[in-house]
Amino acid sequence: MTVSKAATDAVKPSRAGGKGSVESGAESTALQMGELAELLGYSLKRAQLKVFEDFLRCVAPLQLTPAQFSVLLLLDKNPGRNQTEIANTLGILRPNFVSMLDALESRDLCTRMRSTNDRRSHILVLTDKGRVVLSRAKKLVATKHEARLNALLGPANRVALLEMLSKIAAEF
Amino acid sequence: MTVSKAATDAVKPSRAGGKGSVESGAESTALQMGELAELLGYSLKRAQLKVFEDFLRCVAPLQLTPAQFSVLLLLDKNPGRNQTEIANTLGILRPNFVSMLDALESRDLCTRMRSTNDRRSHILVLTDKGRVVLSRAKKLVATKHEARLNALLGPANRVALLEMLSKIAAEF
DNA sequence: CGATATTTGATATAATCAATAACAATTATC
DNA sequence: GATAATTGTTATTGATTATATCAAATATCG
Repeated sequence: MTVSKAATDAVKPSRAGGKGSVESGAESTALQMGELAELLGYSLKRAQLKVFEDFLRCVAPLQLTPAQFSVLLLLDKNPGRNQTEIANTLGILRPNFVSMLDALESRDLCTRMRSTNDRRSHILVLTDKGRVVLSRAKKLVATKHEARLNALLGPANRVALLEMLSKIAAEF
Repeated sequence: MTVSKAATDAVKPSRAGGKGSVESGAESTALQMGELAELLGYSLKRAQLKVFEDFLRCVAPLQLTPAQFSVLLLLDKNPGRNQTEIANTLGILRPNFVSMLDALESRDLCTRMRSTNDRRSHILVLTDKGRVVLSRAKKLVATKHEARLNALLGPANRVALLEMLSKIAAEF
């Protein structure tokens, strides 16, 4: 018998929390989050899901995921790079990056070009369409997505938040 | 022809960034992150992965994932709840929660008990072992995991970060 | 009361994401 | 020139997330 005493007791009505909670009918009381509210990782994950969700909504007209958007951004700012370099800086494993690129290339947003230096590697290039889509995506992200975060947190807090997250991502 | 002019040009040595970068040998320069550094969702995701990684390291002796830890925490703070209630407050879908519980129960960390009120539902109960493991896990999390975050950010910043993340998770 | 609808836990299954091993072609190293 | 390392790729696995469906039990409502 490893089950605790309380556990072995007939699990009766006790419903909402041990302390005198007034239960009128069927609606159960909100659960106590306890130390969960203090767990940074928990809030981090919850917030991340919400933010990605909103990103998808805002950029839905262009059918871009956060990961795809980040690839297009990197390609634009870093011409002449190959798959390994782009994948590495995004934390994407090379094998998984292949199908990502296939998808982007099939939509004519970027192109793989064999390098003349190293015929093993593919230089990644944004197409004209890719540049247009990226430009539109940036606008949507700025005016809808980040704007909403700004409204919720205030500009100063948003910057402070970003700095702390970057610090964690870089130094933790 | 949808490929841009620059793209159609022979993709020559150009390697690291367009601007006069001094390339001595094989080592390529760090990529420009561009607007990526301003994207909250990006840093959020990166930070979240780092934090979870550290959590796993710190709690490795107890073999608990963040999700499992959150379940144990909730069970401890909310006795008498059933699977649906616990799963819902954690954002876990009921079907996926079944195997999670199977794992915890097989390790004798918690138990499903048929409710006497509603014989459909399983009241979830922490076992004694579950309580011990949870207690140890809390200690590890506090003294190793959260302590490290405190050291990196400073206590005040850590609290500020937590508040903003909770706000996003709740109101965004 | 009794027919119908809803809820609960569970199963099966699909889709996505992440991770490892291995391979051919190419390049680097010694 | 033989060997090692790199690049893109395929195959495969595991983990996570999601939907549909089911039997048992309960709730609802005529």
